[in-house]
Amino acid sequence: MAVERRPYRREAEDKRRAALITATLALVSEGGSAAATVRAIAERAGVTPGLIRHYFTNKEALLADAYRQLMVGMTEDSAAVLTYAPSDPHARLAAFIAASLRPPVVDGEAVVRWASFIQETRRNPAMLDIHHQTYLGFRDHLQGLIAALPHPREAAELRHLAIACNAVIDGLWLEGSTLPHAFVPDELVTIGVRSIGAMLGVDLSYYLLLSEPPKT
Amino acid sequence: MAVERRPYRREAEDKRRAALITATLALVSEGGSAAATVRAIAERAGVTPGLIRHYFTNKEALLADAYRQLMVGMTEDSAAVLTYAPSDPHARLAAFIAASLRPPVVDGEAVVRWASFIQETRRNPAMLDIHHQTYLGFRDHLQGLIAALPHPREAAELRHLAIACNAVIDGLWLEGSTLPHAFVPDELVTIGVRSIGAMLGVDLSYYLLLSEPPKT
DNA sequence: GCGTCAATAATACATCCGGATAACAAGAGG
DNA sequence: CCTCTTGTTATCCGGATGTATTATTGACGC
Repeated sequence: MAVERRPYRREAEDKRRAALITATLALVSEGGSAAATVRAIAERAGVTPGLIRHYFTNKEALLADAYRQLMVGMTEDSAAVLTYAPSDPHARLAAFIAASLRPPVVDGEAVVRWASFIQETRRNPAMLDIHHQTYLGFRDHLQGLIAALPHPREAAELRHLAIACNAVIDGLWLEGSTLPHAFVPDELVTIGVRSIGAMLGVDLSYYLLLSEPPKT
Repeated sequence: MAVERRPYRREAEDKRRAALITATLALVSEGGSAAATVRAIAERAGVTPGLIRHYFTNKEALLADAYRQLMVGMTEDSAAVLTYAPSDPHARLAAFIAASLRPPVVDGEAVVRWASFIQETRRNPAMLDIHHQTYLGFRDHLQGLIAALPHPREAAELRHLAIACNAVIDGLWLEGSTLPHAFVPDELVTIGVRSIGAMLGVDLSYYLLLSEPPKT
């Protein structure tokens, strides 16, 4: 009596790897790092557990790839708002800040994903490297927006301002994501734009309104 | 043939619970939440695994107690400097900011502990409550320091300023803890004091020097 | 159509996990 | 010195975990 074997389709390597990474991130979002077991990932991706070790040397390598994709995607999402933002540098900065402090960037699942992987950066140098690269990527982006303002600044001051503005965004993102009910809608956007404006010596509130997409 | 049984001493409940919590936090610091198994915790605390369920209803309860102790301790570390800080409100605020952006508050292991527990706050309401309480505790502390400045502010503005200053501290703490080599010593303190000063409309740099403990 | 080989499934394994229960003994009270 | 409470250890359980190995089968080249 022949055992009945689960039917399957052969897929391109890219598709399979992407599906496994997507499944990993989804499980981490829902249940933290503990939920991302090889069996759960495989089930979510619609394959059997053994396949994971066919595409990744081990689970750690899968997690590293997932982390990179997560962080690169987050930076791309932040940069996306600038595509259609006004050309005025004040408005562009305000739009960038606002986008970083609203859903979908501010999100409870996002902070769980982020926290899950941050744990790994201490013992895994590759993970720390991903963290470092993506952090600098975001901060450099912000620094570029600050440098575009009509206000001459020295390089050292620019660096300090970028670190500080990045910290404001990170801190507000963190608080809004972990305590969604502690703030009224767009309260963090108001605080973020106002605070960063004060640090830079400009009032961005007007430009925030300017950069808002028209309400339907 | 009698089985040889491990010798032991009876301890007070407080001691045992404290030892188990300490062991839990140490293991989480070193290896993330995955390292804090009941067996590892017991071994670190010098007892056998079964004892954990004698003092805590389950592992989850132990983790909750450990989380509360961790967060309360971090706030106390920041507030401890106020005991011997000058009476000038500017100096007190500067000292509080500086203490929050220096070791032992800024620490790679601390951020691993923090990230490990944050994961739990989404599915465990008790953990979310601890997070909420300790977050508000720290923020209220900061708000009190801001309110003590000789500058009249309305309640709503005070709240916004406290949220913003807290975000600066959180963000810089995060960056300094995860990327210790990305900043020169005390760079984060300088940035934090300068940024928060700008947000509050005061120059705290002078008061930071004033509040510094004498170098040996 | 038909081999052929790699993609995929299936199974096995050693280890670890959190929790339950029962046996034991340490130390206080008499 | 004895007894009793209970803190503590020892043992067991069902299940989950990451990984290694083997068997099968889908799809492509000819």
